[in-house]
Amino acid sequence: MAGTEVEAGRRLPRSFYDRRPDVVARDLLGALVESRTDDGVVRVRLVEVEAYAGESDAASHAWRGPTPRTRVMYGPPGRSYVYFSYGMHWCLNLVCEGEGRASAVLLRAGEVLEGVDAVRARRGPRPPDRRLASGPANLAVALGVDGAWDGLSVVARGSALRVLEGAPVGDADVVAGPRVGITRAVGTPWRFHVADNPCVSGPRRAGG
DNA sequence: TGCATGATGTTCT
DNA sequence: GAACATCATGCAC
Repeated sequence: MAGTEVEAGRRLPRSFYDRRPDVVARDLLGALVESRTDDGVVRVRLVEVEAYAGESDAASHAWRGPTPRTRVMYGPPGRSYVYFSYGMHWCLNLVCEGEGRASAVLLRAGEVLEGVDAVRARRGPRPPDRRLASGPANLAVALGVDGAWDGLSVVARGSALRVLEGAPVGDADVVAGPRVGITRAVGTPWRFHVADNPCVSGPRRAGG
């Protein structure tokens, strides 16, 4: 249920990210992403994510091999990969698996638990609360993340961007389905979201 | 409630 | 030069 009080757990360790991206993605549901900027602390509970496997995944930016843009994805796990989308939007990923494997998890939507004022300052007065961090570009804005945050460690002490353990989401509350906004590898069900959560962007059912 | 569309610029062919 | 891991708006129903 929305409004559940979630205690902030400890930072997720680097080993958490050193696994297959689909496993990391599913386990990130319910985790808390925290950013610190001049505007203050913003904390968001993840409710929607997508996994991208790298060179074996035709929908991944790294499908055709390393490029300057995708360099961070080939590095160690537990770092941010931030890219510029459609000439307007920034999107935030977390790098998975060991060096040489370009897998990552796209953070698509969350529920703002703390720092609503800071988020409103960035998003404006129009969106209702449930939409403040709904959609990958909106989530990035809510957290104050842009290209300058690319390659940042989320597992280092004192980082401006951290991921904290949250209340786990049980399998009964996880919906898996096709990823959003892609044209290749559309059959891979690597989008995961919390069932019946109003902050989820896009389709809310698995099959379609 | 749901779909079509314009805004806008980087990346890679 | 085409494609693109998006969003908000406007209009039809």
